[in-house]
Amino acid sequence: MKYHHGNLKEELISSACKICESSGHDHMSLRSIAKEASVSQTAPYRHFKTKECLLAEVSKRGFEELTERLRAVTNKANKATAKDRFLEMGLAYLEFGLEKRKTYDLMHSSVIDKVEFPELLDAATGAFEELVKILKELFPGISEKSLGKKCIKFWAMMHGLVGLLDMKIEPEFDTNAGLAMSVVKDDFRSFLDESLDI
Amino acid sequence: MKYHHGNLKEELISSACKICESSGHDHMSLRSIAKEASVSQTAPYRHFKTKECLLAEVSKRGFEELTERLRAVTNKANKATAKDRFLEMGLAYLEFGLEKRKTYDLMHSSVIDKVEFPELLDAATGAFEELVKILKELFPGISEKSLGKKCIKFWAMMHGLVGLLDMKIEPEFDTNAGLAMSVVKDDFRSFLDESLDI
DNA sequence: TAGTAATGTTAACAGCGTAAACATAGTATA
DNA sequence: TATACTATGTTTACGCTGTTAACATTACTA
Repeated sequence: MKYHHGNLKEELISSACKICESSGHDHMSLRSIAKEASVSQTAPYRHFKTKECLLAEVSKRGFEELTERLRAVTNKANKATAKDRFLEMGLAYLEFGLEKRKTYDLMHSSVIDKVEFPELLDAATGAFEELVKILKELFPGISEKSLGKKCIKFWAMMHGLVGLLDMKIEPEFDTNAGLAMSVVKDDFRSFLDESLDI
Repeated sequence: MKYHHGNLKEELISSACKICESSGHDHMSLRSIAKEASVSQTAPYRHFKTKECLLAEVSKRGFEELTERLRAVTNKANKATAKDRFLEMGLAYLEFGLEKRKTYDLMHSSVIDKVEFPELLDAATGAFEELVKILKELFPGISEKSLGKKCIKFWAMMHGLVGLLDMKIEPEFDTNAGLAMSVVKDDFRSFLDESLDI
């Protein structure tokens, strides 16, 4: 058993990512993470000033993974039309949000004060920019103002859907109407197509 | 100093609402709330089985206030066109989300397992139904399926905007383009008008 | 090789949610 | 009215938490 771990910071972060996704960030303790790395309970303090700093790192990785997934769609430029890629990007966003629901929660939660972690904002902006890219392709020569509106519209819709699809709020439509959510879930692609005046 | 408080449950809830909105639900302790009510630190346990139960109550009140605000718009039937009321409802939703940001966070956070608090889902559904009402007015005779889609589209957009407007993510548009968020903020009404194919 | 910085440990603190045992007050029943 | 019961409060205690301070070990650098 050597005194120095050698790669503790990295291991703490990846442990934190795992625990965050499995149990939720509010059920994650520094001590349990330290224990998982077979290290004393205060060892993390050599690498993170506070617990919040570790959570910020987890959140950042979340945004980075989201960015990667979106970029993978952007990069298919030769294989699909701009519109197809646009729809796919919507799907990719939604999939990330629902697959990594708890991490997604952390990324958008107020436990981390984003003002104190500018690198977090950078990471989030990175994801946003993939979206900007594809909309620019779809609308060559579009004014910056219109582009901005379309971006926000798209992102707000995606972010909102992640929340709603998870919440399972079912309004009382007529009994024979089926559920609003399932309408969307069944064919998200066409829903998205109809929803945005692309 | 009398032994029995008389109205403790209600006072605990309203204290919790205040603390939640000022400090955020994650910085709210049962003990501090008890202290604020000049009562022993375990007294709340006579009224709430766990802390989560108290938080659920706070969340429920949030949904109820949101519902009231939306209903206030719905009820203006004589004074404004359906479309005007629709736009106002969007504004009302957004205002609530931004004014009561921390409470809004709790309402959509995963710390409360909504499956265990069906009355919370009911409260949320109440708000949703105000939205359904106004869309039904706007589209008399619309199919339930189309109505469902429009509802979700509207709500997702609103929910997403609350998150985005608060996050202040600013993509790198051309330098002379101004900021995407301010574009929306400056004239939210026309943004909403353009965004939803009403 | 000596000194210093980086990275680990141990011990201790106050604050937290919660449970158990007990105290008091209000209410229903005989 | 006296008595039992229930609701609602307190005290004490437990284990867990984030965090700090003091100390130990290793790695790096002059």
